[in-house]
Amino acid sequence: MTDARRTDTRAQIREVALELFAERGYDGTSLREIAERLGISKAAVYYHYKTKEEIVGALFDDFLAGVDEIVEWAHEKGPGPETRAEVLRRYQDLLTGPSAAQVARLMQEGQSSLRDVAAAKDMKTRFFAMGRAVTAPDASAAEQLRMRLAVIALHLGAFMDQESLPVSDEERRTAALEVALELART
Amino acid sequence: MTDARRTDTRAQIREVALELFAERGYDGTSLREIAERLGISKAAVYYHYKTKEEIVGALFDDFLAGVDEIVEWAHEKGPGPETRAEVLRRYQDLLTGPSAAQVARLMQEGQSSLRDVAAAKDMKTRFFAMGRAVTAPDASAAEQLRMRLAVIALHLGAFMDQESLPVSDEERRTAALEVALELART
DNA sequence: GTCTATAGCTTGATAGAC
DNA sequence: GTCTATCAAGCTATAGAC
Repeated sequence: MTDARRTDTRAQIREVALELFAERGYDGTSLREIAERLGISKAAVYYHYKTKEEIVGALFDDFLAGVDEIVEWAHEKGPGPETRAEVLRRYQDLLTGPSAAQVARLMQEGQSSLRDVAAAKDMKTRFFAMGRAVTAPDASAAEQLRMRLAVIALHLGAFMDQESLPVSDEERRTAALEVALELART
Repeated sequence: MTDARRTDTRAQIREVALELFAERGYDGTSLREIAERLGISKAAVYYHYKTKEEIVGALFDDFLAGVDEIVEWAHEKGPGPETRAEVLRRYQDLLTGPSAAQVARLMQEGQSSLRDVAAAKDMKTRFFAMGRAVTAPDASAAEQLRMRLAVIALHLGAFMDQESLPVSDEERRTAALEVALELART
């Protein structure tokens, strides 16, 4: 196959953009930086994506579809502790995907800089839906908060850095799931 | 007292800046917006604060001092579940201060946009210190993660919006402390 | 202490050649 | 598909009048 080296620019743009967005934030990353790191010009980037927002939108899309699957499953199963536990396990699987951890990082700390990015609003909606699907309609504030924290626990397990929690990636993920499941028990 | 209306510009700048930073992020807020909302010029803002970073630094200072007090107390007491619980109670008290919740919001989602703001690094250091002070040196990853999540729980209790958790402010704070203390128990 | 004016730079995005 | 050149708009920050 002559196209072993076939990594088209479009994909490379997404790759580099995600890396920079996760690291320096959406606002903190310019198209110039993305282009520079790829050794192409800004205009070349604009050939592949009409706007900066379209890039981040593309980044969210796969992840969004994954969350949707989980929410759908949860809806069929109905609320309860077992549903919560299984949702969290599946969500951690989703986070284990190649670039999902970086997407999670971008989401987690980007509520302000992504405030007028349409895809980010969609994401927020999905997480609401996930919360509602796994807790009873009359759930207490503490119950709802626990589920939300469980999700954050998994996020931290996925992207927290060595400095903040000096253990192996594997160990960190395991601990995150453990704590998340504790939170989902009640 | 003729100076009942004495709220000097410097303080007003801090007030408005915090409001906007918390709402739209640090990068997402320009000095023009701050000046405009105060009915003064950008140059007037620069008279009071040399740089934008100095403003956010001033915002962090009071809060930082509050955290320092807590860390110092925790250090004297030594690690353990009771220390963790009391630290969290004191931290929530700190968060109940007039503008502390907004500072917390700014910190929470600003790791990327504040990446080269010196005061933010100081803050991160303090939170590390707090974690180390309340958990044993050989604490498991899960234990460390629980303490970190407990702090986040209090943050969410302080600034989460009505839409995300539709209960009263009082109820939300109470629930947050409840969950935080659960996390600190083990 | 606040203003106007402006320097100097970066940004997101476009036009048009190759 | 990528380039150079350019745009208008926005930014932080400064100079100097009042």
